[in-house]
Parts: sequence; C-alpha cells; structure tokens
Amino acid sequence: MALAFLASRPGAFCSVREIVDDLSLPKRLLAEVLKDMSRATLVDATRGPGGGYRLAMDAKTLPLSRVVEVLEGPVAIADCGDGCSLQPSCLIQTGLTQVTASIRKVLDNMSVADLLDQTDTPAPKAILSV
Amino acid sequence: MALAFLASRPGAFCSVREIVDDLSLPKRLLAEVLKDMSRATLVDATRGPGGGYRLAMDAKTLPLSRVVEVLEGPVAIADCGDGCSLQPSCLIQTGLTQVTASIRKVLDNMSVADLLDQTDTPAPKAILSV
DNA sequence: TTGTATGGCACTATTTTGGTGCTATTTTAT
DNA sequence: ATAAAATAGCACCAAAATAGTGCCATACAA
Repeated sequence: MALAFLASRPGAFCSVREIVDDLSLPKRLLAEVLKDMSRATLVDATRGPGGGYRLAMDAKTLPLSRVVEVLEGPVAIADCGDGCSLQPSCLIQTGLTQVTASIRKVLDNMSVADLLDQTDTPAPKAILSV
Repeated sequence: MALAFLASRPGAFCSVREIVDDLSLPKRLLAEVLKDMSRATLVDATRGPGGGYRLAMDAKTLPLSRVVEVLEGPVAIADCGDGCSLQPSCLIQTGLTQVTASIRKVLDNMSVADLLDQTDTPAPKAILSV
C-alpha cells in the first residue's frame, strides 16, 4: 500500500506521517517496513524537515517479485531443498519448484504501477494464457 | 505429498500407516489432513483391515487450486474485501485481486498429476506466457 | 541549535500452523 | 461373535511466524 502511495506521487518525498495519515496504518510499523525497503534500495530516503521517502525507480520497472523478496525473502511456497528432512522420500519437489516458478513469473511480470488501482493505468501486462 | 503418493497408486486404497511409512510423515497429522480431504470428497475412504484412502478422481482432473482451497481456504494473498478496516483508503485492492486471479490460474491449470515428479508425466500443461 | 525526520536494534504480543490425546464408530477376517 | 484394523470427530497443546512497540542515535534544514 505504501509503495502504491509513493507511486501515486512520483518524485516527491513523502514522510511516514503523511503516508500513515492517508492510509491509516500503524505509524511505527510502516516506518520499519520503509526502513527495510530503503536498505534494499527500493526507495530513496532523506531526513530532516521536508524529508521522507520516494520510489528509487519508476514504478513500472519495480516488479512485485522484488518487493516480495525484500519483505518476505525468496519467492517460494515451501522450504524445499538443502536441509529438508523429507527430501529423500519427497515425490513432489520438482513439481513444487515448477509451481513456484510459475508464481514467480506472475510476480515478475506485474509491477507496482500495475498494482495501483486502474484509474490511469492503461492495461495490465501480466496476462496468463493457458 | 500424500496426494501424490495416492496418485502414484491409482485405484488402490492405501492406509495412513502405509503412506506414512513411505513418506516419513507424522502419522497422526497425516490422518487429520486426509480426514479433511475425505470430507471434501477429494479422496474416497474405506474402513477396516485393507482399507485406507484413494483419490476420488483421476489425478489429472484434480487441480491444485482445489487442494489449496480444501487445506487453506480460498486462494488469496490477503484478506481483502468485506471486513477490512483499510478498505476505504486502500489503493491496491483491485490490483491485489488481479494478482490473486493470476496465481489462482496457475493453480487451476496444474493438477496433482502434474505435481508428481516427472518420471512418467509427459509434459506439464501450465506454462505461463507473457 | 532546535525541531523534524529517518536509522538501528531489541523486544513484546498476537496469530497461524504444526502436532497430539482421547474416544467413538465402522468394517473385515478369524 | 469378536477382536483387530482403520477412519471420524473434536478439543487441546506447542512452536513458529508475523504484527506491532520502545528507545535512542543520527542527519538535515530553517
């Protein structure tokens, strides 16, 4: 939600207060999240009065997969691989990998700009054809 | 994993013990899960000696979306809608709905048969084209 | 130099999820 | 008949993940 907010005000630095007032989110929590995103260079930050955050790039070039990775770690539906004790007898590991890959593609092909409500977004580019 | 196991033994009733021994899963837990699936008619169950579970349909006709719904409820990446307090100020509700729809499509188009390790599965049919 | 704003880190609390205890009921083989 | 094998149901516990807070340091601009 915060990234969408920033995307709706391209280039402008928005303070946590500003965002929180508009979106009615817990201030401290959003601050924490934006710090993480700042560390991951998804957003630029400036301090002091008039400071705040802004997207570090065009919202169209920021895929959701990147956002998910920053907030929740690698895109996955299960912790398969390396240390899983079930691995030897697991019949579906490669299958799960395929599912994960497909979901990852969905997130790769949808950007923060696409996420924003379709008030001015022309056409979403993430279409799943079977 | 259990459904894949059952898919690998089409038509045969497999007991919880049998599955658990092969897959090294907690017996009691798998029993619970299979009960849920039985209630949801994903699997058939018979009691008594020689009884157990089997898939209620061809593994190819059982989409992963159905399995997810039974085990975890409606496919969703957030509880948007009705009772969400953030809804009025939320800028991404329709966007999230689109993401969910795309992910749902992935799960709709992949079956338990596809999930099974590609030892005899010809070609996965869930391919994501952009 | 003061007020506004982010940076960092540790910590608490709540929810979700993995897992268990116990008992009843159905079914088949002896 | 009856005992053993198996599912059905439900409440409960434990561990892990996630939402949220406290506190202080640091930077920046008027």
